Amino acid sequence: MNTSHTLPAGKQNARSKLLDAAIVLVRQQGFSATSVDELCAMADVTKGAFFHHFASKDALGAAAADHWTETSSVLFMDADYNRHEDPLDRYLGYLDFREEIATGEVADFTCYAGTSLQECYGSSDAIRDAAYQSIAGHSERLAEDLDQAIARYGVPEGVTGLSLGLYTQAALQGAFILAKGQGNAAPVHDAIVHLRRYILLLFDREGLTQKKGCER
Amino acid sequence: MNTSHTLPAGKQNARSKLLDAAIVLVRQQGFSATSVDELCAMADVTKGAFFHHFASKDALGAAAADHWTETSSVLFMDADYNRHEDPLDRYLGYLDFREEIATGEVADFTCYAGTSLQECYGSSDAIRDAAYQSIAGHSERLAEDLDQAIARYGVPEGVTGLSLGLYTQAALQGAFILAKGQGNAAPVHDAIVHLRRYILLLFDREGLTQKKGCER
DNA sequence: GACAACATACCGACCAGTTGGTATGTTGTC
DNA sequence: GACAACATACCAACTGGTCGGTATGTTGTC
Repeated sequence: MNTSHTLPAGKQNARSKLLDAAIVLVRQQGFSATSVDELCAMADVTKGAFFHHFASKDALGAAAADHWTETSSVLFMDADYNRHEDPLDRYLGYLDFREEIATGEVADFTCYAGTSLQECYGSSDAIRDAAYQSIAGHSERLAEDLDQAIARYGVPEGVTGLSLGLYTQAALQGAFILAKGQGNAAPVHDAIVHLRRYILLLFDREGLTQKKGCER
Repeated sequence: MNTSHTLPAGKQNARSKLLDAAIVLVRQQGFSATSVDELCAMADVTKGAFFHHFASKDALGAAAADHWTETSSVLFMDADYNRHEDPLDRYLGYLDFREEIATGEVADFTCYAGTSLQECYGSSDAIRDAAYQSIAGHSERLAEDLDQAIARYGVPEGVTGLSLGLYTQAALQGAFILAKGQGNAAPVHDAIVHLRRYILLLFDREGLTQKKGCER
């Protein structure tokens, strides 16, 4: 990673402005439908600057996936739910948090990684790998809490933290697609209700009807 | 050229060849990345034929979503699992069937509707509506079995057949995205294992460790 | 001969990427 | 600390090719 060079430190440089623009535009329009000119216009940089920082449009798409990984990593790392002592509470708090941030415009709460992975998996290895790594890495951090919860409370044979983490991401990514069809976040909230209920049933917790679950 | 002597409804005309080509190419490359020329080449028709049958590329995308709805509707309607007397068995059979057909190349088992909905929701109302209707309609038919199962066996407060049907589709659509990242169908199989376990727990059936569940 | 179902030829807009350049650091040497 | 040598960051103009779409011609069928 060569992100931190010699920047004036006060202003945002062309590279990071382009990455931010990519996150916004690709979530709105998709990767192919977003032109380099459009990206430059939103970032307020020239085309020359674009190709100075990125070898190709694909290279920007992959770099933006890494950028997405970093920013969302910070977002979730700093969130309050991590302060729960109980690992199961941390997972349930994660679901609550995801529900909270799923508001407003669809393009503002959907996932850059999921969108570009869906669209570019066949045409760009770099984008596919970076986007999948974003989702897989996120699942792995979820899996840590889930494995601790499994160790503490037990769970039916064959259930692993990583499998549950990936399944959680799958349900959320699919809910984002439904949200795009409906034009609102309702499918995301519905999916999280089901995910929460699944986890509570799996861990044999009967907080079934309450929304927050596990308040101890 | 080919068998265009017999147009009257019996042979494959340009329109349906283009629809078939769209299903294949859009699943491989996405909608924007697939050009009209490419579609015509695969369908072995000319550009004039394309714009004779479709007012625009978007119109083809929407028509292909309807075409997808029809073909997949037939696929699932004719499948054996519908012959189960028990509605819960029909749902579980549906999951088994989805697992069975998730093999081979990723582009061959993923969903045209989910792919184009994810990509085109912001740029084409016609594609968005047709693609969402494809998924929502499929969920509604699932919901019929689930509502019957709920009526027969009961389920925790607030759980509806439609909500479960949509959640099932969300989990599958998300699993398709993960499959595109991994390059194989493993995430689809994993997601179905979790879906099956959720349903069995929800309906208080302890067929937890068996794969098929509910064999009666 | 009317009409649907194509085919051919072509258009202007837009596309990703290139070019040749400037302005502003940074670094090593004396 | 002066200065050459080099590196980085960015710019405006341009290019060759591709895009979705159109205008018009041809052909088989009723």
